[in-house]
Amino acid sequence: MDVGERLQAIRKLKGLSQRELAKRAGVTNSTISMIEKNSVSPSISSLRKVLSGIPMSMVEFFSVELEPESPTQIVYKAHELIDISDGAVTMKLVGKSHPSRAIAFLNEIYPPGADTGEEMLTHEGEETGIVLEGRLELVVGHETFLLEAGDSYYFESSRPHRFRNPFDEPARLISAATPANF
Amino acid sequence: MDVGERLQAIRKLKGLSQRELAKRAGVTNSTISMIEKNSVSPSISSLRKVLSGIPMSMVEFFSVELEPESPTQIVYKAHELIDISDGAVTMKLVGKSHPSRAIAFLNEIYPPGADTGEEMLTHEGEETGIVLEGRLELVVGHETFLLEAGDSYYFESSRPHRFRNPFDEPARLISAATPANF
DNA sequence: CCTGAGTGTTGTAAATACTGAACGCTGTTG
DNA sequence: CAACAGCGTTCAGTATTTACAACACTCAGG
Repeated sequence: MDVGERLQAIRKLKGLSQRELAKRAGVTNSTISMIEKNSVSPSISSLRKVLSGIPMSMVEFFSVELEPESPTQIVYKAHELIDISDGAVTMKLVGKSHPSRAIAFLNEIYPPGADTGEEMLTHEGEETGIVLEGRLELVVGHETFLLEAGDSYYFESSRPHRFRNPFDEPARLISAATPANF
Repeated sequence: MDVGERLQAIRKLKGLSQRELAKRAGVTNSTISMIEKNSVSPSISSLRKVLSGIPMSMVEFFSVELEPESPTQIVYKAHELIDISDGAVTMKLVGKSHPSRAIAFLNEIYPPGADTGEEMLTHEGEETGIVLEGRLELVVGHETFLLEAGDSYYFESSRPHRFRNPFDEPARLISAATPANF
């Protein structure tokens, strides 16, 4: 990932010159020049200063999609879903070839005993889903929930969470998460 | 925004010591120490090196939510889903009470003859979904697709689109769209 | 109590990033 | 053409960050 290229692209998109951005940001134009040429790797504090002149947050800076793209597949037959299974859990992702996918939309099957692991998951974003068949145990923070067919959930992915199927029948789940981390 | 504090919080969440993380990241433990104490502002390249030992992306690092939270409903029984049906199409939304919902996650039923209308839909964002039962016709731009049970789709919502069920049996669909426009 | 392995902190020397003042270039104005 | 104002680049010196090595501390066995 090329910080210099990103900065230059964003700066030009905003119609700023190096000197103009430098002045707004409170750094020198040479700093901008060197960052854009990747002849230095700026410190967090100076990159933040630079971005404040745009203005733009760190998150935005690193998540901006630079180059738009190509014609992509729209409909996926069941067998075309990409399999990103993890351990016992079967997970199939819709929209594999989609550039800059914003949603991770998954068809998941938890066989009896399947578990996302004793260590709780935490990551950015939000996630939601609905159980189609079977039953599933969901732990979020200190709360434990029993999900039955037809039940759904929605929570911030930053809250520690875990999915588990302690029952005898497989559980089938359709889920969506954003941003797409896969 | 406090880089040191974030790093420390994340590192501890992952159960890593400064030395352990340093080794994985290919930096020295003193670097980690000083970053966490905010006695330095690391360069982008070195912060990225550090994060690679977790592993975690820049975007994740800067967007992680450090302090939880508010008590909001997490699990929804089937009858608790909010009904936002539009015409003949039944749509039930997961996560009604969620603050700042990023995903519109819907359980939709298209009875025979149901149609989103002759005028094509266009709006910002992306949408995806999977057909569980029945068959459905999807038009995106100038292309028409036949979706059968198990088939899924993913496209930019800015492309004109339309859903229609010209068949004899109801079609059931789970869909996700972002941003959540409901 | 001592030892060894773990933790985080700190001093110094080497490496890297930043500033300030040049430079060469282009386009505009008188 | 000359003068000017803008552009991005480069260089030398200064400021900051990093590695390496030592330090103090805690905890678990022997």
